[in-house]
Amino acid sequence: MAGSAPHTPLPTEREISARHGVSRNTVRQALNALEAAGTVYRVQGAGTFVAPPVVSKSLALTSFSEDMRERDLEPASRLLAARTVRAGRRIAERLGVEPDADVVRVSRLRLADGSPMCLENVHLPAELVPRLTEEDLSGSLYELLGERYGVRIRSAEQIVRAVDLDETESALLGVPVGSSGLRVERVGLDRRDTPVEATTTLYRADRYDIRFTVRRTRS
Amino acid sequence: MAGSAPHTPLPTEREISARHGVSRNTVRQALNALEAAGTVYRVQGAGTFVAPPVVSKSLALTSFSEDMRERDLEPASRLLAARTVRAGRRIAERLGVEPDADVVRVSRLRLADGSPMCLENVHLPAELVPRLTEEDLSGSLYELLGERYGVRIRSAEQIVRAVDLDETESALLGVPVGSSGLRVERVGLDRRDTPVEATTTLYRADRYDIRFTVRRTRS
DNA sequence: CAGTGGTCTAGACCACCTT
DNA sequence: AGGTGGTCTAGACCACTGG
Repeated sequence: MAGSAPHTPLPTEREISARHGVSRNTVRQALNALEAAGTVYRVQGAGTFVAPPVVSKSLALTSFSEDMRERDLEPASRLLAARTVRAGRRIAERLGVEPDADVVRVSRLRLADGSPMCLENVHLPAELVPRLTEEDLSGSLYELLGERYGVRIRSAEQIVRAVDLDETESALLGVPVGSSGLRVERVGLDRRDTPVEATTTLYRADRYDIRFTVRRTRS
Repeated sequence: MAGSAPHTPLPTEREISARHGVSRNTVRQALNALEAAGTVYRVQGAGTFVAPPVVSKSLALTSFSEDMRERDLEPASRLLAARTVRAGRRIAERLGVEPDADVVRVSRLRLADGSPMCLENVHLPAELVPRLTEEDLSGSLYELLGERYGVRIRSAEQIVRAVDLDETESALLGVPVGSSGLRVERVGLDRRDTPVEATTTLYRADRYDIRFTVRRTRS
């Protein structure tokens, strides 16, 4: 069951394998997944054990909506702007397109339980998402991209920084001028590791944190 | 070679397997590691390909010294304080000990290329590291823990927040009062997922960022 | 030293992409 | 339809833990 006491040993891999009529390799693959999820830990020569509860799962790529629901907050969205513009040098570099290429920019204020959580600025190559600005942009952009345009984001590179919010940002987020915020720059990649989305998100420092587990890589 | 053009296909798994006289499973395991490191990507039914260069590797647990060297900065350290104190409620909770248990606290100002990068506050259960305060604390604490006490940190849970620096913090870090900083709270775990270290690190926002790759978990 | 997880082999079938 | 990566089987040996 899910609620076993921490450090309780699981049956050995050979036992699970025999009892369920699957090969040991298959058992190992399943245990690998549980280990990556932080559910169990393994000690060579000793066994596999139930892991103590953790505050943070290993970091996965999630949409704002998924992220908020995991925090037991109700996500919502207010569209600020959606139009096609020239990419410019910085966005072009992140998306791997020419600086004078057209990109669609979608700016949204995102709310959690009715009050501001972050400012989100998404850039997409225009040729990838024709007539996106005419779509309903109040919900999940990732879902819209997948269902309407067949664009599926499989991984993302992120850069996290602390910043001082300017006047406009503070006003929109409803915090005092000069407050600090968490800025996340993301480049979303498709299954071929090609950039399809460049997003900058500015979170309120007083409402948001990032939690994750890191492991030592064996040399 | 390391420098093949992005999207160049690798030989098929069966071919690598045959050519090197190893089983296909072994080849797959090696490719899994390369994929996790962001060196290659795979498309089912199509092949394995050289991945485009990335700004960010997948996040691993590193010491300050390793982290700085990866950024081409020279790490250094100034010891501010090292003494044994009562854990207190918050530290006790993070370390999983009693609130009145003894913990060793080591405060250090950490420098990169000679100027302040972050303030680091490490807490360790006192019984785990007898006479730690008498050791040389100017270098890598992780190495000292491993070699002197046999304490090896294998993974860590981290919480990242943006904060406003107070007067003391600003002064030590050499930035204007009211500047924002990046606060990383870490709990280091041993191979049995037992807490052995609680560290709070306060980074200068103007010199530090966190970069990492995230992937979508298949449901 | 017995038993555990870690690695490897040789082979099979499935799911998916491409032509 | 043919070839790719994804998953699985059944069995072997190695590296490590712990009494």
